[in-house]
Amino acid sequence: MARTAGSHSGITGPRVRAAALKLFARQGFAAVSMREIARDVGVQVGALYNYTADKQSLLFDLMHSHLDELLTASSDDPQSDPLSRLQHFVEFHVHFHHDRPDAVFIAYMELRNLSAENFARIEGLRRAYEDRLETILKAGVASGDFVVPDTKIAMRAVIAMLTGINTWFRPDGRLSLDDITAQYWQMVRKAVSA
Amino acid sequence: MARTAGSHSGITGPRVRAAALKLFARQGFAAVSMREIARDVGVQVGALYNYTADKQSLLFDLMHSHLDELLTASSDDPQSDPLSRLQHFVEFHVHFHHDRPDAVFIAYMELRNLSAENFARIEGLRRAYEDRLETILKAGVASGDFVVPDTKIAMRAVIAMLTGINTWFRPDGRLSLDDITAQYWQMVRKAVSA
DNA sequence: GTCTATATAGTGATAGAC
DNA sequence: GTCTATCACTATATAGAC
Repeated sequence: MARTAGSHSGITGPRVRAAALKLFARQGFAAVSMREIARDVGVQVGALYNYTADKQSLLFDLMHSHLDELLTASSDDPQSDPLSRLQHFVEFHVHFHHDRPDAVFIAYMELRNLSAENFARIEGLRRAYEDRLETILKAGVASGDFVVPDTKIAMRAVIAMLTGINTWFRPDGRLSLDDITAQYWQMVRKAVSA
Repeated sequence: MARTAGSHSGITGPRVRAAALKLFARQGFAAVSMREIARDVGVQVGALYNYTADKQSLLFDLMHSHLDELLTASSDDPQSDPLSRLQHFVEFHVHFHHDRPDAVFIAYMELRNLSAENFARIEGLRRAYEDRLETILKAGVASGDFVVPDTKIAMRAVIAMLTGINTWFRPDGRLSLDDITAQYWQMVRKAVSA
């Protein structure tokens, strides 16, 4: 099992992505240099270009795989009643976002560092996710379970409210994530009810 | 009214701040160079340092005056009933933030580019604003008008929901700001009611 | 696959002339 | 108050050795 000269590991690629994720989230895309990522991984800067065409592709890949994962992980059962579907969405959203704060942060904050084409792809994926919530809200309005004048507005309000948890939640805080999720669910439920 | 040699205008200071506000919001603090700000103002880079000690002070000043203005502009009448006070807060918040999207964006996105000391000052001002909303919620809980298990959680949910409007609102969109404000107010009202 | 070395350009900030 | 010139660094990305 021969190795080429400088190959010290078969997992440099994932480590590059992990380092970039951490550093972009902590300092912002523009404030992180390729040298800094290389130092974090433990290689020289030239080696990074075996794993990414350039710095912006690295950012795009991180955002893209985050949103891919979000769409894959989220589920909805159109046969259930709208209230149960909405509760499931709320609980899923909070926990999924809680589990990957760095990716969430980057996906919201670094959109302007994408090229126009990459931006359009990311926005398309985000819209697909948001559509799932709006579909639930529409079903609830149709069935009479929910009362909202505009499902798109309500969808945005709910998403912003839930995602905002990531900006202040601390695991050693006063309330557990489950307590917080329960309170948010009650607020969402009341906000869209009659 | 003599002028010193290169003085072409008495309002360079405000123009530096306006250019920095616009560029920081559009590209991010780290991605904007002092040369770029100077070009936007129409001076050479050296001249900027007559108006700011360094780049970070410029950012801090923008955030600080934004939050100062926010605290000055917001008002609350403790004699009114909690529901009216909450409605007033919601309408004020939405309109104030709508009117200055660049400053709002910077105040949320560029916190990590502040020194520890500057960060603490900005966070203190933000907390003071948030306390005003929490005070209203507490009054409503005490009077029985509102039912929320935790006023701090509810406060954060309301702030995130309202501030989120800035991320998607477009003046040429489907709904007017007043329509949107009315819908958000109904959702907030229901979310904190019994 | 990783290294070193380098090309080319840009960075924040300052000094001193006017 | 603004200019020009400059210092000392840092940036992304690539070439070619191993």
